[in-house]
Amino acid sequence: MRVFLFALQWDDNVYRKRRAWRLISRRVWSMKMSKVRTRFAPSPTGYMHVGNLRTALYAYLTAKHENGTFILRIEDTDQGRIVDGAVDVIYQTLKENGMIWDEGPDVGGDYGPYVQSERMGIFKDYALQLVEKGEAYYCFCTTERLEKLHEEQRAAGAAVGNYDRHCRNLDKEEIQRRLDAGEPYVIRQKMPTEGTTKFVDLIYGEVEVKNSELEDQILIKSDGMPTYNFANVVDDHLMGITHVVRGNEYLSSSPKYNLLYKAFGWEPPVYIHCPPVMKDAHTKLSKRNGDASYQDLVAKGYLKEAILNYLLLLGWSPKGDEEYFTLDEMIKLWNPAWINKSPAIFDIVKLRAFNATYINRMSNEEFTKIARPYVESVVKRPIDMDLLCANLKPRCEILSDIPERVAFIQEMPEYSLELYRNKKFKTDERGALTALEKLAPALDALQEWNRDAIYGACAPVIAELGVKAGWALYPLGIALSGMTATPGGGTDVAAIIGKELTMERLNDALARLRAEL
RNA sequence: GGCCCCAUCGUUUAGUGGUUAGGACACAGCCCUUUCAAGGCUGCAGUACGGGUUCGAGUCCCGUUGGGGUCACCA
Repeated sequence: MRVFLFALQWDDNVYRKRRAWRLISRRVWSMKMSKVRTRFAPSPTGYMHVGNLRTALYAYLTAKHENGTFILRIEDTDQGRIVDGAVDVIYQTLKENGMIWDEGPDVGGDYGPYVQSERMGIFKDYALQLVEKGEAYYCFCTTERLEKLHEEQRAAGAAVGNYDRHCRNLDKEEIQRRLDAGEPYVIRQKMPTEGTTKFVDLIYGEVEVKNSELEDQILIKSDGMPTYNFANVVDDHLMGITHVVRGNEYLSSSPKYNLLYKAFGWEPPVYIHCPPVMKDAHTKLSKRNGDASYQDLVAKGYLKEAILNYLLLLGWSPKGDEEYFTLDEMIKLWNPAWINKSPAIFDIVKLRAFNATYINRMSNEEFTKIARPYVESVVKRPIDMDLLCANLKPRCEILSDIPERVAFIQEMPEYSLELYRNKKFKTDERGALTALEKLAPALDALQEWNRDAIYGACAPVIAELGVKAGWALYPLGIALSGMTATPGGGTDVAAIIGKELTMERLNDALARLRAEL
């Protein structure tokens, strides 16, 4: 009953809209009230795609919203792509984002092993079971014959790749004879040839294909190893996965998966296919195209919380207008039925905005802690780090913005006197000269050197000149930084860089103005 | 090419037959102000197209167009 209730809560309205509600609820009913178990099954390639991370998040949330179990399974059977330390990247990424798995290679569990390469021995027996049930068969066709077949198909303009089911009805004696003779073989699934197969996806609803479209797919390769599709189904079943969360590139092969479950007599999982994360309208986001991975984004100064939060909303949306969530809030709110159907373009500009907000919401202390290394990478002088960081916080969107914003502290940049011209304050080089000439002695006389004291020293000068504060303080900022955008106003900059450097730069600026005007 | 899937502002999304089509980011402007920001307010901007069904369609149906995915002894 509980399961049924959460199904309603998840989907309620969506059911009707998709016209699949009956099927889904029947499916959920027949889950026998089992605890929700989801898995994230990445291959260890050495980095984490943002799309992968999002899939992991969705799988994690789907389990945790129901107090279920989140499982990590490493799919390391991709021959070419094994990278040292790659598994650690997966562990690290998941961990630092708080997505703690309940079962996995390192923590174990009752359904191990959780590394696919260690499971290779178990699949053939399952395939043989299918052969015995008449759901699969031995195929002795050679690669040469298949190639020839494909060539003929090409020549005839037909669909290439469809196996002609040559070995589908070999008689028992012949099979035994060829097996005994040690002929190499594969095991193929016996697909239905007529009718249709449908399955229900939680996101896409009912998906139906004609069985005539389905090939007698290979389950066990001639080296005795399972194909990915077969291993996946068996693993998911053996591990008790109730909800399969994966990319929608699997959508069109899901009927085949379902037929496999059916052939075994197993209960299929709830399918949750997620739309792809795109780089632009035409291409998927991928490391191969040089697109940023999660690691790259972190290295560029994006906060992991901001990345995760942004990813949550890329293809999923909650009911209200709130966009900022902690992981715990995500878990409470999560409803997989609210995942979108259409592809979403990864927008770095919006991520930057999220990042800026996350930075802005930090305490000054927290921010100073993470910003300090970026500051110190370019600034080697003694400065008021706390004041600098307090001013930097609302002014930087990503951490890697910091060096260019503070580089002027270490070394005055080349700058044009035109910077002193400002429409808003109705000032120019001459005005700047006037202001700075008055400001310099006032500052020089100052004993105490902090933001308030500095402003206190400037205020009488401003009053005396009868101008707006900015008229005098804007030029001060330019004189001290050579830039129009600085971490704080003129008095902030002075306080940050200290009296000695302030006076030095002020005098340099005065000398230059006098010389060039 | 066959098959599957998708389609609301530039981007991300809300929308479950009756809404002035809402939010966020971006952009523009204004306010505040000790530069630049941050913050506050306002504005700009969208239902791909064509047919139906209906008193009424962003919402349902069909088609067109556009896009994505998939068709291996890869995973």
